[in-house]
Amino acid sequence: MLTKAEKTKQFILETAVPLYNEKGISGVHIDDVLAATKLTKGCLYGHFENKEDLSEQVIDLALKITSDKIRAAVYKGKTAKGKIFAFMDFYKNPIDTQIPGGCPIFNNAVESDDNYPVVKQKIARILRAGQEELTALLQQGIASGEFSNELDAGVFAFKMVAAIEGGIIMCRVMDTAKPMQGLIKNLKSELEQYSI
Amino acid sequence: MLTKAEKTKQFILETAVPLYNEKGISGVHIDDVLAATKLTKGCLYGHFENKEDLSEQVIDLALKITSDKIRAAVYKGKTAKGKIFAFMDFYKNPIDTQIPGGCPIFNNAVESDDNYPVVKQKIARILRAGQEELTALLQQGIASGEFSNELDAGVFAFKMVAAIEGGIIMCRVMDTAKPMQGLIKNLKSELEQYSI
DNA sequence: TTACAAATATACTAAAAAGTATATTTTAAA
DNA sequence: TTTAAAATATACTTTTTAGTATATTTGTAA
Repeated sequence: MLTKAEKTKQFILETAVPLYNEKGISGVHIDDVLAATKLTKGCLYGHFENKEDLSEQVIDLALKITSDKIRAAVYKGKTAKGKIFAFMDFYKNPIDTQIPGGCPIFNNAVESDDNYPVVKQKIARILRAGQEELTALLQQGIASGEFSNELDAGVFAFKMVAAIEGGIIMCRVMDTAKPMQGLIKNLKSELEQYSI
Repeated sequence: MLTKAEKTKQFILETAVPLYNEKGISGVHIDDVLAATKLTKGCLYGHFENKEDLSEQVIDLALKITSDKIRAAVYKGKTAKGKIFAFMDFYKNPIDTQIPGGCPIFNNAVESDDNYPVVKQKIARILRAGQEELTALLQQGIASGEFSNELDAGVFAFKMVAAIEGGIIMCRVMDTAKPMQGLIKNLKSELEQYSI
């Protein structure tokens, strides 16, 4: 069982996740977190050394939540194609995202690349791992005869993630989920072309 | 001829453009701009009402610089396909971007969508206009017989921009331009499939 | 139930960031 | 050249944000 302190710390982190995802590291202030949690400074600083410590743990949690959900979604697919389609479908709704504020991977990518090297490396690791897993999945599909070997697994994995994540950002700014539907449909039919 | 004040103001804006593009609105402080320009507060506040005023004008300039360069690049293409290829080639190097720090359209998209409604609407307008122009260009290509009418112009325009911009962000975080080359080559060959 | 340690709240200080009043310098028209 | 207005610099104040010292409350093992 969790102690009171562990519960409080977890509560702070979970409450701060959407704040950070919407406002970014530079945009979130300790007072924002205090207001959202209705806790006080003494309490917060009892659980975190300083803002940097808090930020890092909040981002770690946001990334973990996202990774876990993607993995769970993909896992439901039976075949390679099913899993890739499940991955795409995970991003169907770019307006109401799993964590409010869009995809934390890309949000943090944009903010961190010139400013927060530690966060940048976390994101780089996640993106590289994601690319490897998706590429391997597509290659398994080729090996098992599901896809033609004309399919360039690495290129498709990159294109798919880039297009979906870029699409989320565009849809969010333009306040419409419509283009995302067209994009996913198109990416699926692109992959269908390589189906045997 | 520009007056001294006009030159100074322009100098401040131009110096601040890369700062804002790298650090974001929330990440840039007035002192950063003063340090970069070697000017003083009295001078800066003689040209801008406050930080919000400065930020807005800096972002306007960054967006204008980017739009102008894209337009100039696309203009050089002779045919519809040539123009679209020129658009893609414009984004060849995601590490050393035209303005240091990546693409200001997407950087500002990510930061503004939950926090800066005025900036968000500026970006929305630019993205919508861009989509309309690219779609129209592809449709002209269809009308003129350059492309098959199997090509869904709107979907391809969205997919292309989303993939390229998403790809820039991924490449920047992963510190490699490689995947971008593969992506652009792939998008070109995708369009080639519709070439007659 | 008590007492003591852990958790949290209160009330502060310190630092950073924004903004301003005024002095000084520079520009350019007379 | 002179001089008045414009531009810029200096030296401040204010506000915001981060962080801390200490008091109070709460949970739990004895």
